[in-house]
Amino acid sequence: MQVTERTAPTLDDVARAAGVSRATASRVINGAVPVSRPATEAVRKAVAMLGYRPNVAARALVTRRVGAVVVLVPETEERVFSDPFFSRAYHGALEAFRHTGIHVLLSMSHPHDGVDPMLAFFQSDHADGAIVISHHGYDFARAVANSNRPVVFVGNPGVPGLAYVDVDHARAAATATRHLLSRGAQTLGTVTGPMDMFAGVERLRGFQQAMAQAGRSGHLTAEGDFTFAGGEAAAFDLLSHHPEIDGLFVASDLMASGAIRAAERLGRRVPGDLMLVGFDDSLVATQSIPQLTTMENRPDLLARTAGQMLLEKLNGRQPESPVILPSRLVVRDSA
Amino acid sequence: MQVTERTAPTLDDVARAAGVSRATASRVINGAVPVSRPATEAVRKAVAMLGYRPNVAARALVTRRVGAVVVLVPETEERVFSDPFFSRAYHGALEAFRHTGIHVLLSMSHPHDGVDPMLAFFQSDHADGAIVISHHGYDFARAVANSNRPVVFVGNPGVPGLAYVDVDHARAAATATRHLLSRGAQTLGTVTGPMDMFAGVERLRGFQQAMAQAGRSGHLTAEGDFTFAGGEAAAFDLLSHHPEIDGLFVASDLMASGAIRAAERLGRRVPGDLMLVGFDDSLVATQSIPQLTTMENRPDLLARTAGQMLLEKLNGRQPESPVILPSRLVVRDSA
DNA sequence: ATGAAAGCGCTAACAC
DNA sequence: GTGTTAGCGCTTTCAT
Repeated sequence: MQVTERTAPTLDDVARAAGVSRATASRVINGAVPVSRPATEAVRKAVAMLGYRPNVAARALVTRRVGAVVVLVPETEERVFSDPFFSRAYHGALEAFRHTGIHVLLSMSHPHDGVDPMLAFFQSDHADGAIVISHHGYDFARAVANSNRPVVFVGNPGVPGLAYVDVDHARAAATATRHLLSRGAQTLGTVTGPMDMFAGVERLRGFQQAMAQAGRSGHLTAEGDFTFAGGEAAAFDLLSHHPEIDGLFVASDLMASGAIRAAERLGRRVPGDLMLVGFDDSLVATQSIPQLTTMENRPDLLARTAGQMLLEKLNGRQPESPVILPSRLVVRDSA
Repeated sequence: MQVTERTAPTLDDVARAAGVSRATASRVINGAVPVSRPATEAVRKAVAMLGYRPNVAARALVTRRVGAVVVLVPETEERVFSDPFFSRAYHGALEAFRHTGIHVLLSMSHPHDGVDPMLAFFQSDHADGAIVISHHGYDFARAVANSNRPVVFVGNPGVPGLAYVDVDHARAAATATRHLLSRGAQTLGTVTGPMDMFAGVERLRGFQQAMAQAGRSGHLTAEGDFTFAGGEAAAFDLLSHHPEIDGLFVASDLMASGAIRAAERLGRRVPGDLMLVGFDDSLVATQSIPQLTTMENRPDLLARTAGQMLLEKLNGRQPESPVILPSRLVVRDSA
């Protein structure tokens, strides 16, 4: 009674079974190079019979390709799982690599360990390239970019020379602002995102630009942090000090929904006493009461585009960068 | 002006720079084997100076270890991201591998492509082992188990011989049932999970067992599907036909919260007219009104335990299996 | 179109 | 404690 060796079949086994050389077997398996019909069929048959699977480590050693890319999200898994932005983005990344045979891994940071393990993973040749989805973290962006592997960012990483995809925050904010004006709002204010984030700064800039163009002043601002609570607090503050405000551009839907609560606490009705435009067109936009008029923001499209760019880079081409996606106004009930 | 070669430094470069052999350099880098102080320091210095990083492909080729495990979730990414069970489980898996130097990847299925890419990924040596989190899918369990790599399941996979971690569904259900009885409920019913799922069947069994032990009949049952809507429908049906029911064991919190709605529609108050015990102690348990009395279920613990078992397997040991975790009653307002 | 042979970067006997 | 050597399984020139 002999113990069956449980060693996986190698390319050598396949070649032998097919009666060809290892080189020919390799050619059949990888396509591309022309191989004669009989040889091709013999190899295919041998592969099927032996249940052969190429050893990716051996292959990677020579091709320097592992056949996988990674979506790096320098946020704790708790945030990644709770914020729909990331899941939608991951979905988009997946789309970009469908039918390419390239796996799309997902890596987020551990609450205690921070981003180091993510970096280590990426720098250790586990992936051929990365899509980084981050709203902040310049250091991380730099570190990732230094890996000498192709990387594309979703959202302006704030580091010159890096490829990225983003929406035109300023333009979108201006559109939102003009919508409020066209609806007859007399005094506009804005609840901004954090001023240390690109998106926060740009959305404010767009608001102020549109106001200036309309001959108005855009000085009524309060800084939020993109959370519900932060939005509520900022809006409450702004509206308390400036009860004359009848139109508010809020730089995210979540904050806008907090702003609705603030307005309620101050006895003001939306949109009757106060018109509101949010940003993101996320789920809360349709869940809040009233439903939010907002600027569309498509994380799936952003990530899909980033994926396509990454694919180009992997193929040795240099995609245009940055790619700036348009954002359209979605009119609902809040303005 | 010469172009700087951008080839990553190899172990050879390190060895040369340190004035030792490649083998010694390797020993220093991997620890374990004793190396003299001077040699150790020379190598460390060389590594730092050159920015050397081991090539995982080359290493994997000889060690047959890639330094990563994968959490396989045969559900669409949409479900994975929206159901807190999975995020909590992933968190637990991460915990198990902290400080081991082993990366924990996450792989879910694409809505269009199904589970094949996941399988392909795992079977192609991208990971040394897997934790499978699935509530169903015997075929998938079999396929994964056939990969000849260590695998541990979270939840009984229903295939004999496979290692898994689970809660004692029947025991927990019995505890829930006895709680209802001890609170004075006279006529008990249960809304079950799907009968093609292990958890569904077992929780029903526990209910009936406890009823039998108390000399009661456990025939008042209605099958749900673990969703809110399914729970509401099943409860509505059961309560309409059997208005005498004053105690209900509902096999998941989500369904229990649906059952509350059903009770409301029938003009019955919880817990006044109807006592309710759920299962999972998930977020909805505290969000529903009234808050749910429920059986604890800890996906993070399940996955962490599975991770520890996987780690043992990777180290050549055979962990006890199955591991059945206890579940305790969490008393809140619904019973 | 095909085979022989070199070598990717690393670890693990094995000798000393 | 250290160096030498032999591969791990694969792709890829280079001949033919």
